[in-house]
Amino acid sequence: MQANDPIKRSRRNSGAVTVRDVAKIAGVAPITVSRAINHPDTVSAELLRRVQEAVSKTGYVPNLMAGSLSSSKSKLIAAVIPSTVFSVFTETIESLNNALFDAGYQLMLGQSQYLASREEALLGAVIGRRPDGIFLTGIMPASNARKRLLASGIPVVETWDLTPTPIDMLIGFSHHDIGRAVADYFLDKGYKQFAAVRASDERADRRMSAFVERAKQQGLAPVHVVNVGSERTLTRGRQALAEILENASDVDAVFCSSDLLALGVLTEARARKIPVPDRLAVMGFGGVPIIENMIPALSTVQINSSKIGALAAEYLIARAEGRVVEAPIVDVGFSIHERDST
Amino acid sequence: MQANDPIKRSRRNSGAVTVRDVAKIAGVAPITVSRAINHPDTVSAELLRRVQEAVSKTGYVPNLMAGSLSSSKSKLIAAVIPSTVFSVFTETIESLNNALFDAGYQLMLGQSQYLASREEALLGAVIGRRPDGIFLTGIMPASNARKRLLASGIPVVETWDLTPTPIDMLIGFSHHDIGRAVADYFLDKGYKQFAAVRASDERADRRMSAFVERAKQQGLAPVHVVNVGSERTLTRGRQALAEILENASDVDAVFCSSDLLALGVLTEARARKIPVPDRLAVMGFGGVPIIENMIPALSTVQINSSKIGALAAEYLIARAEGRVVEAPIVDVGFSIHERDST
DNA sequence: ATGAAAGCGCTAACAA
DNA sequence: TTGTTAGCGCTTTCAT
Repeated sequence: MQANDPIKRSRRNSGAVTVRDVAKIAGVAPITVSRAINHPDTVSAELLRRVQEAVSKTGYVPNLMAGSLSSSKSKLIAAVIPSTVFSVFTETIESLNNALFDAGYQLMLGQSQYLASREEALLGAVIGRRPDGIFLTGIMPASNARKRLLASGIPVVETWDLTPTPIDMLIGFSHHDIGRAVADYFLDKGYKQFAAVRASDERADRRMSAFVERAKQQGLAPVHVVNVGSERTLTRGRQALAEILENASDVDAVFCSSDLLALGVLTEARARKIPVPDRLAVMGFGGVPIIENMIPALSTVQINSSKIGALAAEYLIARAEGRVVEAPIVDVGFSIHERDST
Repeated sequence: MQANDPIKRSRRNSGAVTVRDVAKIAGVAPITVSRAINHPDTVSAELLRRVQEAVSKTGYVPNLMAGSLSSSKSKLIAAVIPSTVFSVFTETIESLNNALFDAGYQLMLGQSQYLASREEALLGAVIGRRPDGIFLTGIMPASNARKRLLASGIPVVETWDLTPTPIDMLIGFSHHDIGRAVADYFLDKGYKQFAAVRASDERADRRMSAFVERAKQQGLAPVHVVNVGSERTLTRGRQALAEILENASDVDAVFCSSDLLALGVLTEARARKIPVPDRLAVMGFGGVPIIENMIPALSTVQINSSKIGALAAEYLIARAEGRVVEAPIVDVGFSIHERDST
C-alpha cells in the first residue's frame, strides 16, 4: 500500500539481494554492477566506487549459478575418485583443489567407492552441473557413461593410467610396466619365490598380471596371489601374509597393490619375527608419505601423486578458458624407491 | 535457408539439448518433460513413455544449474575442511559424501589448508553457489565470514568442536575434556612426567592447554610441549620426541595432537630402543584405522569420524528439504582406546 | 564507458 | 493430468 510499492512481482523471488537491488542503490544499470564486479577495469573509477559501496552496504553475494547459466561458464571442476580414506589419491585431490582454488575454480567431489554402478549415476549428476572440466581417476572403458561424457563436450582428463584411446586428455603411467619392473627388481635382488597381495580393482589387476607373467617368463615358480577384495586395510594385509606363509612357506618377496596392504604385511612379518628384508622382501605401491620414515621404511613404487593433480588442474583450466593444451597425453612414470624392506 | 528454419534466435544458444528439444520430439510441453523427469508419478504412463524415449534418443541431460536457479534448490552441499591428506577428516568427508549421494546431493569440497585467509575467500565462493547446506570443520569464530554465513540463511553445521554459540547446527565434542581426560588417564597409569607434541591449530591448542593445566593441577612438573607448526608429518613426530628427550629426559608420557605425530613418536622410540609403554607412553588423537593393528598398536583418543559425517548429512538434508531438525546440537563424545602404547 | 533488451534452461504458479 | 505464462539472477549482444 506504500506509494512507492514496486511493480507487483506476480510470482516468485527468493528474497536475497540481487544485482538489481545493488544497481538501484548505486544509481546505475544492473549490467554496470556486473561489469564492476567481473571486469572492474572496464568501468570508470567513480562508478566502481559507488558500486562497491552499494555491494558492501547490502552484503551482496553474486549468484554464481545464475551467472553460469547466462555465461555458460561454471568455474566448477568435477572430480570422480574411488575413495579418500588413506588412499594414494588424496594427494592428487589436494593438489588439484589447491590449484583450482588459486585460479578461482571450485571442486565438486564424487566418490565412486570402486563401484561401477555408482560411477554411472555419479556421472549423470556431474554432467548435469555443466562443470567446465571433469577429472577422472582411471580411464573410462567403452560404456554408456563414456558416450555421455564424449557427447557432453566437457573437457575431461583421465588419470592414473594410460590408454591409446583416451576420451580427451590423459595423465598417467603404465601399470603393466610397474608389475614387470617390480618382478625384475626382486629378481635382481636375488629373491626367487614371489607372492602378491592385492585388492579388487582393475588397475591393481594389471600390475599384478604383469608381475605374475614376468616371474613366469623368468622361469620362477608360480606366484602365490591373495586377493583381499574390497578390504583395503592394514589388518587384511596382515592376514594375507599369514595365508601366504601357510600355503607357500618359501615365499621370499611380496608385492602389494597398496602401501597400506604392504604395511600390514610388514607388521605381520614383525609379529612373526621374520627378518625383513633378509628372509622376506616387501614392496608397496603409491608412496604415501608416512611409510618413508617408519621402521623398517617401506620400499614402494612411487607415484608423483601431487604432480598428477597439479597438471590436471593446469590442463583443465587451460581448456576451460579456451586455450589449447599442447601435449595433453602425459606419462608421469613411476620409480621404485628402495628402502629397508627390500 | 531451409524452409523450416526456426524462429531466428537473436542471440545465444549453447547448442546442447534442452527440455524444449525433448518436448518437441515427444510432442508435449516442456513442463511435462520436466515433470516426467522429476515427478514421474504425476504424469500419465503414456506420456512418461514418450518422454523417456525422447530423452534417450537425444541423450538429454538436464541442466541442473538452470533447474536450481528456477527452483532455488541446488541439491548441492558445500564442505570446508582443512586438509584431506592422512587426516582424521577423510572419514567424515567420506561418510558425508556417501550419505549425500544416496539422497541425490552433490558435494562441493573446499580445503582451507588451516589458513584463515583462505577460509574467508572460500566462503565467498561457497555462498555464491547457493548450496542447500554448508558443512564446516570446526566452529566459526566471530568474523566477517560468520556474518555473511548468517546472512545467507543457508543451513550450516559446524563440526568437530563444541560452542555455546553455534551459527546453526553443531556436531562435535569437547577438546578441553579430552586434554583433561588424557592427563587423568596417564596419571592413573602411574606416569609422572608429561610431554605434548602438537601442530598449530586452534583445537589442538585447547586439548593441549587442558592437558597441561590438569597436570599442573595435579601437582606434576610442567609439561614439555613441542609445537611442530604446520608440519603434520611422521618425521616431525620423530624429531619431536628427540627434542623432548634432549630437554627433558625423564618424560614418561607423551600426548600427541594427531595419530600421525604419535606414530612418529612411537617410531623414534623404537629407533632408540625405548621400551613402550614401560618407559614411555604414547597417546594419539583421532583414531585413524591404520593404528589399531600396528605393532605396537597405538592408544588414541578415538573420535567417531564417520558418525559426524553421517549425522551432518542427515541434518543438512532434512533442513534442505524444509524439515525441522529436533536436536541439532550434538556432543558425540570421545573415548580413550587403550592399546599397546600406554 | 554505459545502458536496454533479450535470453541462458529450467520450474513455480496459475489455468484449463 | 497437461499446458501457458512468467520469471529465477545473471550476462551477452547490440546500441548509444
